Amino acid sequence: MDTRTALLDSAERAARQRGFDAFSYADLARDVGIRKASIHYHFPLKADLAFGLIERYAARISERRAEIDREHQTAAGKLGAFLALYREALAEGTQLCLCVALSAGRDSLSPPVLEQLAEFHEDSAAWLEQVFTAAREDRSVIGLSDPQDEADALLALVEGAQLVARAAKDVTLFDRATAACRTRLAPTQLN
Amino acid sequence: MDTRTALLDSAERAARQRGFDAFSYADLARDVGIRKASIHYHFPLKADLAFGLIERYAARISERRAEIDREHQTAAGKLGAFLALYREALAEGTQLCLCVALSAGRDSLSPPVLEQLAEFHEDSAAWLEQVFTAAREDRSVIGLSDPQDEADALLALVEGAQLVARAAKDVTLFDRATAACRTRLAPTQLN
DNA sequence: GTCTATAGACTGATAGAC
DNA sequence: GTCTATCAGTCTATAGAC
Repeated sequence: MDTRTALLDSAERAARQRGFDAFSYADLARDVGIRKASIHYHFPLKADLAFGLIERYAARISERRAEIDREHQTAAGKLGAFLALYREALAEGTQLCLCVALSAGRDSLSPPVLEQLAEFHEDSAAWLEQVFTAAREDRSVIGLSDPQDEADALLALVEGAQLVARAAKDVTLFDRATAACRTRLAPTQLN
Repeated sequence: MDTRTALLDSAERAARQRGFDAFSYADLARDVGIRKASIHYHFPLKADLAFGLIERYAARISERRAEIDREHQTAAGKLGAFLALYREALAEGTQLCLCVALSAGRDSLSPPVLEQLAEFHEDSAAWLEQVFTAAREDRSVIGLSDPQDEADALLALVEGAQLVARAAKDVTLFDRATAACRTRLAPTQLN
């Protein structure tokens, strides 16, 4: 595999497990099997690494959302898949999604990275709002309120659920925290 | 004021704004107006400082919950006050509550601190579960599902809402994320 | 592209005077 | 209790050989 990709993979794992500031080039070097000075060839500054991380992540998730749109017709189906995406990112309760991980330690991030992070967040919220708006039509979600409020609430819920589940090292906390939400989705559209 | 208290105040502010690992004894010393070596007299290890922080915080919040129980009779009133507590902790979108802040960087915390943090979280969940159970009787909250699920969901929601609101430096995101939740509370009991 | 070697800054923590 | 002085360890980042 490409060294750059190996570095991104290792850095993403570390950032999601322990935080972006909690791993060093020394950790990365050990993990990938090169010397730490060599990392600077691929990512001169650690800020470049952060940017590479969020850039790749945003592209990946954007693709996943398109996939969900293709595979699910109803709003309930899409929301179920969205929840599954965040649940899946938790692994066995050891990792946050990159977005939550970077948001948590945002004080040390460079402006371009913060910008990308904000943009990613807005994209997620906009997509969800659109899904909730569609839910008004297809009636696949019960108890609907304002689509924008619903979108912000669901995003906060999954991010918070990841946080508490990892804190307790217990994935089932994520499931309990999202249980009431899932019962609002029309049962035939859960997958 | 007591030096120890001044140190705890400064450390709490820093931890909630930037994370526990993102401030140093040097920062604290500058802020409080003593030399950094002197801090070690009050908190020999930084782990001792973390413990002092969470200990004081747990006691404070426990007292606040008792206050809420005294001042509000209905479940809806208590939940509204609970939401206000987390909203208030956000300040102007610059600070997380200490619980979220420490949870986010939990990898560097000592076992005793992790234990206290877990205990605090369980206490919060237990209190909420009790309130949601009471809501079944007084019917002040609409659309109730399982009390434990509701408790876990609300805790995840407020923690996630804090995270996204601070990330965007926009307190109103917290309000939007919790709007749908607030409409479930009987309107006469909002305060 | 990867290496050795090193710079320069900062970290938490300690010893010992006052 | 607070100070000065210092330690050993870490961090990101750079210079320059191969």
